[in-house]
Amino acid sequence: MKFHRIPDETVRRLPIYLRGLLLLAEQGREHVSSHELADILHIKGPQIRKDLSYFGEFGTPGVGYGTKELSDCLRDILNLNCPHKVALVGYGNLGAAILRYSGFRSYGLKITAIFENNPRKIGRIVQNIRIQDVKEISSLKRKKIELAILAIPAESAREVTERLEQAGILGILNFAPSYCIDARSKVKIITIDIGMDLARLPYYLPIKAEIAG
Amino acid sequence: MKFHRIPDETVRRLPIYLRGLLLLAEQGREHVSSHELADILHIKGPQIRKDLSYFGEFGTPGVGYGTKELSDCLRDILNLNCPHKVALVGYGNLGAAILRYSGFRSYGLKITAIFENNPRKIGRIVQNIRIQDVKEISSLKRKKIELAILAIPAESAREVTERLEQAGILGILNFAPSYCIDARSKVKIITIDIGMDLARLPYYLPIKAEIAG
DNA sequence: AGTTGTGAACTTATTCACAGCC
DNA sequence: GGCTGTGAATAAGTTCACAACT
Repeated sequence: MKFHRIPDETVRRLPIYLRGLLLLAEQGREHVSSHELADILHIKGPQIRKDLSYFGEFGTPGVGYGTKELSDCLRDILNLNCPHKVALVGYGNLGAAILRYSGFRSYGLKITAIFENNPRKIGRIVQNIRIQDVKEISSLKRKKIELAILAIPAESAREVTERLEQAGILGILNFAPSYCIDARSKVKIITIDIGMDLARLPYYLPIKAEIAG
Repeated sequence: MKFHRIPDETVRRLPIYLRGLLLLAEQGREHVSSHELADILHIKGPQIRKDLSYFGEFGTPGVGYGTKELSDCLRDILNLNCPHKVALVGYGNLGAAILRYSGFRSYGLKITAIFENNPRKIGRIVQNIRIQDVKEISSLKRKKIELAILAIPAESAREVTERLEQAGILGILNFAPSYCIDARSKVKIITIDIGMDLARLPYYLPIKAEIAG
């Protein structure tokens, strides 16, 4: 295993591998080949092997990968072995949906703080968490929370991001449009832009209007 | 303008350009250069020019692009000029959040049908739409609805996708894990996997556990 | 026989540099 | 002077093919 810069796309796939392996391990499977994992996840076998090869040698020729062993290694690589507290900023429809979404938990990610602008929501307690004023974001520093989910309207995204950086947040999952965020930021920001994803779907519809050349 | 296969990444960026231009047009701007648009959207200028060049020549040297003209062209290219009806499948927390999300509307996309499994929700009326049983998905064919948003648990995703295909749906925005979906499908499927995106964020935290080689 | 790990070939995407136009 | 459109150069990512291992 020589040193290589690790492609972003590889990192993007690692959690997918992890989920597949956890699923298999749950079903009692002890080993899996790259080819079988490929079938399950709709990712090609050589791709999986190459991705893993950037981090080490985890398999046994002729046998495959130990489901338990490899998922442990992936958790190490992804830094998911220690549990992470996550702050949720914005408790509108989307924020509330995210709070109730259980998909994070198996990766050791837990929302433990919520912030809102709306005075009518501040002070309410949801899932045992007291909704705080966004002005109290600076308290995250004390609480050693490093990750945040941004589920707020475009207008306030820039200001809140700056507050989060001030408060020592190091990673943000952002649901606001990406142009709202300061590009010079040191913080790792992953943006999910639901509107943009839906807006490009009609492009692929078979009957398409021709565009004048 | 020679013929080129259009990169997927280019198509992914088109809606971003469109949004930027609509924003500028709203502010009364008549023209914009690729460089200025680049600054706003955090996408490089030459990238924007090349992306657009796959579809035609939309700008004026020395002047830039007409905000109104180019946004019209992009709407044509993306097939967003005629309004599209969208079916929402799954009215849980996420489904409800998506229904209330207004970001689609400016692109002519409107949710006009909702389907659910849960008998307690079927029959309820939300935003003037009557929630129907998923068994009635076949009715979409009559209604000429071609797009769907899938906001349901992993377990039922495969079955529902098959139903949607039967009903003539041609594009799906999918919030279930991608392995749940039949890879051989003819339908264009764009998957948003919130859990996986959050799970890769800790990888980028500066203090990382070393992995044994 | 079956499978991994990986260099090399290939494909896809981005960036540069500049001719040509306003 | 300022800007677009684009071929050529570069970079990034994927796939292949196969030696090495169990």
